Amino acid sequence: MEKKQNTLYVGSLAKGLRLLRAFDESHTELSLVALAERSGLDKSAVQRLANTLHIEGMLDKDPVTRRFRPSHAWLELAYAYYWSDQLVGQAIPKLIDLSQEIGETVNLAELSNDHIIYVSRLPCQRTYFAATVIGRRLPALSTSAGRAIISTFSPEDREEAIETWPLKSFTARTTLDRATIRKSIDEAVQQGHAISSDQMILSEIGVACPIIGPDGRAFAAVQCSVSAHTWTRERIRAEILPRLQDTANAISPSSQVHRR
Amino acid sequence: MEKKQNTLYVGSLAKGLRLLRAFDESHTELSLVALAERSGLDKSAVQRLANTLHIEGMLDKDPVTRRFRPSHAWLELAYAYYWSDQLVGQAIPKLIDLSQEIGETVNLAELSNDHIIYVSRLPCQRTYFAATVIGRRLPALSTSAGRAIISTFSPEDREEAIETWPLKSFTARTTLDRATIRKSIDEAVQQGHAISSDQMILSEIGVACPIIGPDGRAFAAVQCSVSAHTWTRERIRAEILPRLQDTANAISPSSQVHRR
DNA sequence: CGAAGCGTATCATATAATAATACTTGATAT
DNA sequence: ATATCAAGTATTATTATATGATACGCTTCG
Repeated sequence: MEKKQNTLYVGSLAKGLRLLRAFDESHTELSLVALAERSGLDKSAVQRLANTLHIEGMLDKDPVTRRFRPSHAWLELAYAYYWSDQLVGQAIPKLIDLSQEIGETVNLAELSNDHIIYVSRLPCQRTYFAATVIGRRLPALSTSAGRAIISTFSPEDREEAIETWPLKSFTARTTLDRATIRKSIDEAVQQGHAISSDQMILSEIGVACPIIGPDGRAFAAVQCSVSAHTWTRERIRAEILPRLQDTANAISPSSQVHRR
Repeated sequence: MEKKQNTLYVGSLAKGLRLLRAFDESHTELSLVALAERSGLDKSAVQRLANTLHIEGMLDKDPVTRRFRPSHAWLELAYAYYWSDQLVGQAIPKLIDLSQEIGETVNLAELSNDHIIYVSRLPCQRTYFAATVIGRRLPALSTSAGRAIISTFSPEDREEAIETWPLKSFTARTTLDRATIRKSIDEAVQQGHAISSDQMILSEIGVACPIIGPDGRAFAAVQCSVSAHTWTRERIRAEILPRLQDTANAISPSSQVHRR
């Protein structure tokens, strides 16, 4: 077994967690050997660990296919998370109001290292499934929310983010050129909000305003996704942006103290 | 150490999970000793396990207070869960439509042993925070969704649920009398839907229609929560129920095959 | 019918987790 | 200032505990 830190690092626990993380959008049900492959552990280890997770209610096991699946406990963890995140409690009522006002999908995104993660989503019309699911993690540089957040950084941090944070192609038009992204973020610095198109899915436009912390630096953003078929950037700026901005400001009066 | 099952049960992993479960709505941030108390483990064990969880990104650690908190990884688990639950994918677009039509809060609840768990929530106006958070687990007998689900059971199973499933008081008016609950469920059997008032919070009315599986038994329900200040049961039946029912039916054509 | 793939069970071995103890730090009170 | 206490951190000897190789049995498929 690879030794990580010593003596205060419990390898078995870490291995169990790897099993949990083996599940994702394209691996929703895993057999014993599939788990072994995806986690890099041998069959015996997986047998014991998966069994433990099953007994403890963290994995459901299909009695006929013998395959494992995430259990409801995974949602209970999310429940606990929500109570621990002050920002969500602050934001939710305001996001609901916003979503009602503009009648479009509204999201709350938080910075998670060099990615953003959608923490709260209020879908207002049919979108693709992934856009309705909380917990989605995307490269910050490729999202309007991420760019809005980065735009509040000091010039040095901004530059570092632009140069080093990861990129990944999602659509044929996902921007992979860092110079183009820099331009987009520079605009966000000027205007206080970020707009992006076709990054995660085609014909989708995202607008985001940063939620600014007491130190002037954002760690979250309010974001709105609309269809390019019914909206232009001009109309978004005219009709959505003012309210989006108000909402973001209302969530982040610099008087409030946030952690994280 | 308490011995549970042997040889294919990894105790350290189970203990680590207990640490995760120590967090809930009223314990959002825990110090080392607080974790020890809540998990029943000794300080040394908690030290090692919590550290491992921290290193693996499952717990955030406040650098100044040294307290642990759920990390974003908890939301990523929820994300994986959603992809694994076929029902959610089926239901979401229909729930969005429903919520737009009736302009009230719509929920998807699944049966989880003798509880129900809110899997998907579309809040439409300000409600108390807990009502907007997914993953909330409530005694099935005390919720309209639970009662709607139980109403699809065979008479024997129904009776067993009514007699043995747990109850807990949430408001001064939470029904703790099983005879009253039986009456409510009997009505649901007749009418195909369940209505309840003041169970989780005062002045709240819940309506739910079961999502019926191919075997005629429900394992989930579409639920709608409204304020008793603006709605009466009659108006709910007239204006909300038909659409709620349609939605539940649309999600559960007996031709479809669901698991879980 | 045989082979392959997968889940399950068993077991000797030493690794890796344990729990007791002691040290460090920071806050509160005297 | 100094003492006291509680909480976090580090260390260590001990042995329980997790390990992974092996073998068995059940389906599935050609």
